[in-house]
Amino acid sequence: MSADGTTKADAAAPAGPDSDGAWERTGDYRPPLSITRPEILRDGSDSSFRELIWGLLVVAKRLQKYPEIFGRRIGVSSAQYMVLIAAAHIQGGRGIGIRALADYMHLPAPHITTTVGRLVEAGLLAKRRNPADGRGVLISMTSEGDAALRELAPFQQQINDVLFAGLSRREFDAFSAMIDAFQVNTGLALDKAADLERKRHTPR
Amino acid sequence: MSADGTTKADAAAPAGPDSDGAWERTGDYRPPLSITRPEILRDGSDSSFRELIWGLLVVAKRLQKYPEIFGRRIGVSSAQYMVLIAAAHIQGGRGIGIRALADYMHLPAPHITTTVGRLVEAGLLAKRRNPADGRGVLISMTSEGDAALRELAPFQQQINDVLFAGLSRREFDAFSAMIDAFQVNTGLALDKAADLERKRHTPR
DNA sequence: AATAATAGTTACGTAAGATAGCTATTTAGC
DNA sequence: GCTAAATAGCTATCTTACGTAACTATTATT
Repeated sequence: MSADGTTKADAAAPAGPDSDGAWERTGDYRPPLSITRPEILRDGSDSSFRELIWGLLVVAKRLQKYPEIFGRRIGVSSAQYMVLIAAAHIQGGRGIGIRALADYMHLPAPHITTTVGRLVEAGLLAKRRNPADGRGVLISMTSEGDAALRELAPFQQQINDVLFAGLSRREFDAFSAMIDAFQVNTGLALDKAADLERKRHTPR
Repeated sequence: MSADGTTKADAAAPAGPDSDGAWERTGDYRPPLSITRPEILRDGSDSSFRELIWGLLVVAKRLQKYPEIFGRRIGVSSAQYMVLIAAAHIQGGRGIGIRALADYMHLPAPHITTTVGRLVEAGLLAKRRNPADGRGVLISMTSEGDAALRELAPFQQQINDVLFAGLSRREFDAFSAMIDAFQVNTGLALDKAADLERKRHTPR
């Protein structure tokens, strides 16, 4: 492709006056509505919905930086950190299998295999054959892994304390309840999307 | 690495009895606390906090599937879809520059360049040199891009309606307010993290 | 004993997103 | 008016996440 500018410029909205400076919206191009529920629309506009979604996406992207930050502190990648703490919390007394870890994390099993492999190499996780089932393995923390989490804790606490600064217990509970409910809805909406896609691709 | 099982198995917690089946936690390994605020802790446990974070991460990962789903419907990737609707909403009357788009989306500018390039190739966006500043370009929707969004809208509306099913206007507003506040806190916590990392790496 | 199901692994492909270094244009200083 | 600095954008490259397909080894089923 050429970088010589001036591609076809058949914009849907007519070009306004050529004032420079800030890009304030001057009511020009309007995409179609993205939602129809009357409880959400205001004066026929979905802007409050879009702003909420945008905020959620910003929060979502930021949240996914924390594992990266915490992981870097102990010398592992974001995904490795997530697997490490997931294993730490559900390993129980004898360890946890790859499949169970994968289900818990909503990630494909091959990911867990390779990521656990790297954590074992790094000495933070231990892996042994499951004595009760020769097909399976049991993943568990090593003392090195435990030491890494303990070294990380003060750093993590300072950050998490900021993350929830100014929240009363009641507000925290309300927030938790809303996220729980929203988690259900995100699942239902994904199911709906899958339904609609299936119907589209198999119309007969 | 070898897949012959039985690596070093010096787990921090002693291995429990070898009962098979479900992996219920039997109070064995306990990672350190991840937060210290008394409003959040319950009986000295951070489990409610961790559960909220886990729920948020689940929601976050799911939310990032929607752009993928909507994009697939009109034949573009997840990132391309995001750039497309961002441009649609902030292009104004004459178009928007790469840098402004990048700032709005909290993404590095080179990404926008390449992604916009593909959308221009696909005919959904138009790109022309900014007549008021020869360094810059102006990105705007094409009629094809507009048609794609209009074709997408009914599908998207059905899904988004499910996403917010059962929510009253009041609840929607409360949710929005909470996310707004939390967005601020996630930013502050990231700043805090950057501070702490800086101090660690330049202790003098 | 033969077959199916399950746990895990390996290999491969796509795509997001970050960084470094570069060119072209505009603005600021002298 | 000329030089230096700032700005807009582009290209190239790298890391990593994450998904799929195909395979082996073990256990469960009939």
